[in-house]
Amino acid sequence: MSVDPKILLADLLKTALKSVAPDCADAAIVLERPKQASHGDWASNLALQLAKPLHRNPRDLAALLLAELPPSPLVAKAEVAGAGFINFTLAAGAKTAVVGQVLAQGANFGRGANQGAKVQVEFVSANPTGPLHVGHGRGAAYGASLSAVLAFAGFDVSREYYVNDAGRQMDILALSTWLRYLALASIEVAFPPNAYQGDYVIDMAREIHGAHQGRFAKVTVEQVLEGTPGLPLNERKDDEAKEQRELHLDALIANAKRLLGEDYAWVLGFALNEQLGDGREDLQEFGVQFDKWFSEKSLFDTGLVERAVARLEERGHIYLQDGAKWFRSTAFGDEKDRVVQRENGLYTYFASDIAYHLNKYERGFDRIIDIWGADHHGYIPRVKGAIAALGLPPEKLEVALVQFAVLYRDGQKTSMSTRSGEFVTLRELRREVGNDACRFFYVLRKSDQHLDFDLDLAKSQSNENPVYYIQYGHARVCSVLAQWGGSVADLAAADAGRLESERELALCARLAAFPEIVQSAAADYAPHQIAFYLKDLAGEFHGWYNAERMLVEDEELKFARLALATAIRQVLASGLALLGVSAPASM
RNA sequence: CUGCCCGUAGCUCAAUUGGAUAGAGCACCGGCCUUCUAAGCCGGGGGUUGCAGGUUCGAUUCCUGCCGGGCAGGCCA
Repeated sequence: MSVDPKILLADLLKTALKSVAPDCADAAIVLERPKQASHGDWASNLALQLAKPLHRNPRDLAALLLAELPPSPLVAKAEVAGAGFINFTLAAGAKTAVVGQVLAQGANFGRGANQGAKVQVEFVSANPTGPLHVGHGRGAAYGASLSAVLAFAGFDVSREYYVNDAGRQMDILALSTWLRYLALASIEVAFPPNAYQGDYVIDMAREIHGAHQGRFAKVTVEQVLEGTPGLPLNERKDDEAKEQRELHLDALIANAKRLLGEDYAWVLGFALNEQLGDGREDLQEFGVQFDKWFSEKSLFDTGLVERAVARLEERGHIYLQDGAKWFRSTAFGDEKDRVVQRENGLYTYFASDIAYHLNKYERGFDRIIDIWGADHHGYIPRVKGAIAALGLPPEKLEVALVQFAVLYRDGQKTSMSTRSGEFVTLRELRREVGNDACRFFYVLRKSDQHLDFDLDLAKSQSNENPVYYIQYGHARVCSVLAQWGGSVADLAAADAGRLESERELALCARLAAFPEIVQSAAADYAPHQIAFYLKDLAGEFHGWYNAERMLVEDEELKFARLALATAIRQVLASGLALLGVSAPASM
């Protein structure tokens, strides 16, 4: 088993530090991989950090440290550079050892030691009121990749989807479906503009009309519209008109419940199952899986919502005003207090969310990660406030915000709205771009950055698409190995010491960095770091591939190069797997 | 109006969390296929990191103020 050079160097520096400045012996020793090759394999800014407290010139201090540095066979060179950096160049053998490690560990190379911490990642959690659109797609890709990275880094990860199966949106979906059904039965009621317009609602209505129409009692247009305030003209966009449309919708829902009786729950359940099933299938095809689908409705059924509010009440954080129950979130840093139970007795969405988070804490996770759309950022203080008010540690909850993905078609923004039905669905995007490119594109930038998704570029047989660049590297290694015809298992015996060129040593250093990248991506919740790493690794591989032949006469050298190529293939495959992208053997 | 996020090459984005000469891809220009896949490689041009100050050995990164863009401010979810 070889020594981790980073740990070794830190030890050497510590020893030197003890003798140069015993008072500062406990200073943190930071080692980083320099961007520039001429700066060696590892660099420390220790002298720069200590220059001030010790009142010494940083370069002199670095020279002193260097003089006291114990020798090591793994270090080929150590020198003072720049303002006072200490740069280390490793012996070639210390660099090439990674090849053997990768081959020995296979898919486990880069896997972090078990951290012994349970982490829950909740993501997507879209209302099951229609197909997933491209915005959900980004949350799905990010959440899935982040979960994979965390799991690989050594956490015990639980992936969860919160199903909003309670509340008004579900009623609107049920109503929309029923109205479409009535239209098929020649009962023509004007379809409200604020109901769900999408064709998928008509599809559900068709299915009901074809298979279940016998079960409903006959109704008339007058009965459906009874007591509704009527609809304002479509042109009117003022608040009053909007308000009236909502009232109209609520009246229709009330009528639907009355006229359908027990069948209302059946229609709602039918629509919910259809949409949830559709979303589940969509995500499955996208390579996104969940360990648990958590029902919002269950929070009410088990009385947890009441219990959560009662607990806040007991702790003195609830007051009554205008007939409603308010949570005093201003006492916890929110900008205003929030209603948890309305004047009409119904709990708000916020109330069930408090209950949901109480439940998360009761399940004993060490860390809870919520992935939300960036438009929810104002929601964070009240949720954290509620957690604190419940007497729970709010720092266990971390919210990762995902900015919206903006689609561009013909250089124009494409507008999205579930209700108007004009959105581009995730399924449509996947079909046009392909799952691999889709997953990769989504995580190619930091989650909190806006994502411009150029449809035309992504759709245009995508030579520009970086995912192919990485996959191509993987396929190339497969191709060479196939032509060689030998057994990969035999490569474990290769003498990696035969790798001597600058490109080969750089590739070894790149491979050795993979475990660090995994840890960094996990710590920062930034799977894009994996994507960028893979681009760099693939780039260096392609350069090497074009510069050198692997299948050379010299058997020993051939084995060494094939071993390196196989190690590269392994890390490319491992990294792509974390991103949910396939690693094809041929392209 | 208030709060949060963002501003880096023509375009889309990185930059090891305060490090050394700010890097990639696309686009543009010039080379490389009778030898392991040209979805590739090699070379070239391109920057006052929005502006102005401040903090220090050192700032794209931290602080302040402007300018510009996005989002949020429901007894909706």
